[in-house]
Amino acid sequence: MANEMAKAYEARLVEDGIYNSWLTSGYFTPENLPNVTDSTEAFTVVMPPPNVTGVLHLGHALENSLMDAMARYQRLLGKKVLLIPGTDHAAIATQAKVEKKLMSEGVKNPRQELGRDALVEKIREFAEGSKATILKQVKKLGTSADWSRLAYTFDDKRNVAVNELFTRMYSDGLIYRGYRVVNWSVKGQSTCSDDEIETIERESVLYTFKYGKDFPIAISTTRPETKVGDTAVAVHPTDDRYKAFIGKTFDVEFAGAKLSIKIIASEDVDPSFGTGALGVTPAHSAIDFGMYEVQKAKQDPIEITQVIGADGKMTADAGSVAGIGFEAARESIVAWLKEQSLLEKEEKVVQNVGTSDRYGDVIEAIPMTQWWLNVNKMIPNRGKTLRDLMREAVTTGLDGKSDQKVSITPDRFTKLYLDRVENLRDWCLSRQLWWGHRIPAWYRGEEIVVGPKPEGDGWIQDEDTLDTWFSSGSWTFSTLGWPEQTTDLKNYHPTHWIQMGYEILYLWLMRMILMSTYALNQIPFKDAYIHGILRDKDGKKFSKSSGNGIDPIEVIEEYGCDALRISVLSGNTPGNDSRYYTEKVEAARNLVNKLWNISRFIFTNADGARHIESVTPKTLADKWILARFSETTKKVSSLIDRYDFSLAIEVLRDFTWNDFADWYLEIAKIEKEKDDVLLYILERLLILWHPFAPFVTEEIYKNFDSGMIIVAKWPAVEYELSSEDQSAFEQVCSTVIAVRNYLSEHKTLPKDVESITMVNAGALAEMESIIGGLTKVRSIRSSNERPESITPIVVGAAQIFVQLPSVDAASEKVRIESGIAEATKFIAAQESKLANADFVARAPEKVIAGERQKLADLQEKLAALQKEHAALL
RNA sequence: GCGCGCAUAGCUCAGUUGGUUAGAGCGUCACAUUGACAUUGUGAAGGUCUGUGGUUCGAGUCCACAUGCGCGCACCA
Repeated sequence: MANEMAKAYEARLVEDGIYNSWLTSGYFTPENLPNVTDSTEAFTVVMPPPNVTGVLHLGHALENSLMDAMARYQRLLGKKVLLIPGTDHAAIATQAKVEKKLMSEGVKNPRQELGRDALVEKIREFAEGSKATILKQVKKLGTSADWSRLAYTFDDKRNVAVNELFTRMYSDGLIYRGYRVVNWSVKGQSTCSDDEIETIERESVLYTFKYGKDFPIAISTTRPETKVGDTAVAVHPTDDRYKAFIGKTFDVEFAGAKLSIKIIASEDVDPSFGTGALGVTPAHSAIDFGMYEVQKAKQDPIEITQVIGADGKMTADAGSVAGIGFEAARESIVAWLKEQSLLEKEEKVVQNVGTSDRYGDVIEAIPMTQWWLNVNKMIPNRGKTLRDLMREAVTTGLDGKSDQKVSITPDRFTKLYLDRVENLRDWCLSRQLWWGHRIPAWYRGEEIVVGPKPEGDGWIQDEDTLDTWFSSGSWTFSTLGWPEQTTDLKNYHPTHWIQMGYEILYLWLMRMILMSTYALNQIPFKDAYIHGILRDKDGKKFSKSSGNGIDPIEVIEEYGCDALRISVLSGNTPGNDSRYYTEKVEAARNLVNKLWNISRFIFTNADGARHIESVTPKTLADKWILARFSETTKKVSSLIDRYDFSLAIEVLRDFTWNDFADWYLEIAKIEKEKDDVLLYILERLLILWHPFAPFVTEEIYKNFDSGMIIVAKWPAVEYELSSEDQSAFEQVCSTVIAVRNYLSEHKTLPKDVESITMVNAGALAEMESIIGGLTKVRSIRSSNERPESITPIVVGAAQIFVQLPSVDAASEKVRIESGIAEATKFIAAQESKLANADFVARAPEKVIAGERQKLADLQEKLAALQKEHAALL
């Protein structure tokens, strides 16, 4: 068995086989886990469903590493772990992607040329292809997801949930149909929500002009073409320049359009900006539309005139520019203003404009009748609004219940979330797209019915589909069978933990909280871990356009999945971006291989592996390593408990490579008969590594014949080290290091050393053979008599005499003197610290005692060095 | 404009509640090596923790201000 282990770990030869063995075991399904009962604590994680717009990238490798590490850790703790896998139909993103693809293949206008059914079919084909690839990739990443519960945001079950949710919200009066200004993408021919807009900076011209020669007030705008739709001018109510005009209406012919402009007062107008007067275009600005509604409420209405159409062209009401594109219209209007000498000023400004994050074009504000979700309306029988629910969920907990509180890591995102909640506007739900859940609304003449198709003839379903986040918002419970009252829902919801990138905090996290608190009166998850973006080595985002994309599957093929997982998790802290480096993956691969070779060595020596239930330490080194292992177990547990994956890996690496391999395994070669201790630690160390390196640990674990590591038991903390033993072992280590250092300084190989004599060795005396073995010096003894004419190394109270073939007395003097100088410096620092009366009076006893001990040790060392110095002279 | 984050070794980053002479990985330099591992071992060099003030017995850590970089939200008049 032992000699079957290859010299190096070759991930690609074993990973697929291991994943299949997990699938066969059934352990990804929580009900199949050994020893679970109804009362076993559950731990649920939903996978943020990857979009079926394409294949997985490195960011997904980070996501899967995070959530799978968490799931595997919880499983090892004995919990009933459910990780729900799935994919997202990503309505607008996928349709945009397929349309683009079709257009590149020569289909000029896919919607027109193919029609609804054929286009949807094309998108479905594409989506199914991506989905299959994605699911394969998720498996390659080692994700321990329950495939029997695989979900898709656009499958039949999720459609039932979406329709039910929409219908309930409608009958609760939260969803309404309303005529309002929407965000419109001309290119996508659809609305989008406030969250789907990306603002970009661009240069623009701010024009200041008057509507007509007799018009008393000048206004400024960057969008002259919309001014044919102006119906008012707003001024600040206290502005003395314009006060007198408030309430008056001026009729003016502006570029062929007959405008009726009412002067209104609004607190929102900044008197110091431009002319202090604002041309109000209710149809093409959300702010102006707000003024329109305020005026309506005040019973002092202003008109609304739509001058830009959904096709991006000026409407028939646009006067002389009717029918032309808005960009041409702008030029035309500016030319007209110049001709009429109405233009007073032109200045270059930098402005931020919103663009569609999927189609890339500038978003137009256009008034339309759409479906909206009202966040400010009282929910019947709840006495709260959706906004209230979203706020409660992260502050007091729902209805003040602390077990219904979402906590966000890192905490700073809570504040961002809350700011957004307070500024939330009604959510536009309807999209003029074809790929997505069709809105469950039915029309017959004036009648509207929401829900399943009504009885009778002549009902026509709404053409529009739902914002994709409507379905992903219900992900935590739609995947568990809602709206049916399933046992899954009872057992696994609220889910326990979720991870996501900060870029979808508003889009997804917020909506999951909204949906779950509304539909179930439960939070969707208890803990949300927010991670940053994985960037390339130069700190740039991975993207197709920059051509810096890296296929995680290729990395896995070359370095192994475990190496990839470790490399993306180490150095990654909550909420912060991190960089991906090939060197980092190599280092992780080396680490994985180290684990492999440690095992190979132990198995070879122990003649195979066996489970060791408990072990009694025989030597100081045994006591030390067992205690170090216990300490490591404790640390790793608490680090994962607080989502510090990076540090957990560092602690594990440090123990594995430094303590276990470099010290203890080397000692084991000297002390011998350590099979039990080695096997005891190795088996458990593999378990600690399993969440991060599932494949290699499972592969090595096979040797133990203890079943599969995926369902092993997280190690208990069993050993401690007395402080005497601790310092004794530390002294051994410092002695070894000091000797190695000494040899290195004297450019001498250990084999050329005659002997080492330790004088005043104390506890070191018993460790002779270890010190000799670790320094590889062939002869070592402790003695009360110091050898003649050798200057020793001083380690604590002990003097170590290393017999070299030849020694340069002058350099020995320099060595001792620099030692004295260093000790003197630190003693001075210690003394001045302890001489500070305030320090002694106010610092805690423990700190002061520590400082005193430090000083005593230094003084001891200095005395010894000075003695040697005197002897030299 | 409002808000947030980051600034620590050549590079990439750690650094729980303020308490040893500030750490790791990679890289660099020197040395070693036929017994688990060159995907290795040993040793070393390398930092006034962005700056200035403050709080404190004590600050990389807390506070204020400044500088640089990144991001979010508004304002799209």
